[in-house]
Amino acid sequence: MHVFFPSNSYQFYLHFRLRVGSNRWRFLQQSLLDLDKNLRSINSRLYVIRSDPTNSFAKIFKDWDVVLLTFESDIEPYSVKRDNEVIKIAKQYKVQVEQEISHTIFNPELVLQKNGGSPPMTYQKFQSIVSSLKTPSPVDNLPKIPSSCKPALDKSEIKDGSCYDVPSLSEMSVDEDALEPTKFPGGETEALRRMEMCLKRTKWICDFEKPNTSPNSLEPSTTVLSPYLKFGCLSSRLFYQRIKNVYKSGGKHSQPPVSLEGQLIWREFYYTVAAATPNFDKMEGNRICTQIPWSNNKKFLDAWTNGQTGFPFIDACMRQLRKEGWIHHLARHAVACFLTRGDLWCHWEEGQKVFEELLLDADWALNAGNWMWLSASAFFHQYYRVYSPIAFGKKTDKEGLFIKKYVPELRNYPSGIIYEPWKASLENQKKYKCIICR
DNA sequence: TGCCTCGTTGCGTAA
DNA sequence: ATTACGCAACGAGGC
Repeated sequence: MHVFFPSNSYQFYLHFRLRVGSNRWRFLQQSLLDLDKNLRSINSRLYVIRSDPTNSFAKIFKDWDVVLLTFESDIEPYSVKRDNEVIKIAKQYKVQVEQEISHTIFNPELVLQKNGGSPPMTYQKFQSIVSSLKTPSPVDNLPKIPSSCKPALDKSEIKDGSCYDVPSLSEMSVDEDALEPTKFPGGETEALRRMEMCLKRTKWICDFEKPNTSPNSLEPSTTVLSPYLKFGCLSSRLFYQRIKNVYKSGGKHSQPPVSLEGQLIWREFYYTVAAATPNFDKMEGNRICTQIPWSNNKKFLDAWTNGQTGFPFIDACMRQLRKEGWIHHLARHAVACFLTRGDLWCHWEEGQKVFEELLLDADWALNAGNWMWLSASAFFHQYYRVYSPIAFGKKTDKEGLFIKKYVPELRNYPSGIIYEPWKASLENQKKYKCIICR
């Protein structure tokens, strides 16, 4: 029997909540339901084991007569430790183990090797390394499992009486009623639908330049495929190949780092550096991270976390994040700069924790890497280039419609002053039905 | 994968 | 009528 544990993508342990907000639990649950549905269409199903890996594997190997265990390699220290423990158990039970690289386009270890053992620390350098590598193709669709190998699908067929169904949200202690309606449903089906929708817009794909997309449009100005890449609903290799195909048909197109292809390369870049850098998600003990005496101001951190800083653009971004689980990449830049080097001088690790909880696409390597970038701790060092919490949003939303949507108490403020409402006279503040306190 | 200032330009308006 | 002025839009360069 062949047991498939998608390790990187579907870590689900009831007792081990990590920093996962309700939105992401829901996204995961929807993704699992969709995976189960798709597996059933090829005569299989998903078995969700409600325990932690180190305790459950010994029992599974024995009870299920497992001979082969395959799983996707991961670089996150938590996962590496877990996988090594499972491999040890597999050896005890004489189960053959195969690890595959499939979460990233390139194998981080191979890139490191090509660069003489150390990670390329700039995007350009990284690009030149991977340009000499063969681009792995995505896997073909899985064939139907022959009926002779069909696993037990229904409860009645499962001998030990255990429940292997995808848990409901309430079983995962998620209060569904407290959540907003699903804006980005989890699962491969939705991922592919969304990708196809984006790929149809040939000109948009070819002209894509990340710095020219809007952080504060009312509907996302980018693909929002990141949550699907993170959870393995969408293969980075498939998306990469499909973008390249659009380039072939569309002629002239933008280039990395700003192009759409370039966005996927950024992901590869962070994965590779993260794989080779101990304590990548911390300042201390992290050899690439500038050591900065951040202050420990709980009041500032709480205000930022809850979208209560008093800067409407910053608060709108943070409230969108909490509500919907996604904000634009440049909005992440603005709020991260604001929390750290720009204004509040709070530790980037605190921001990292908040993003980890709230983002549907929270990804260990990308989250840490980008927080170091934005706090000017690594990769980027021009600390005096600061995003203005007032001017930055104005460039793409002069009217302040984004602010009115997510900070509705300011909806009566005129566009000329909505980015800095404290400039309104007290008389006008009363007229606009929102008094600004200091 | 900035912001700010300043200089230039072009347009509308009013004396 | 011609001209002076204000202002917005834009781009370059310094920080």
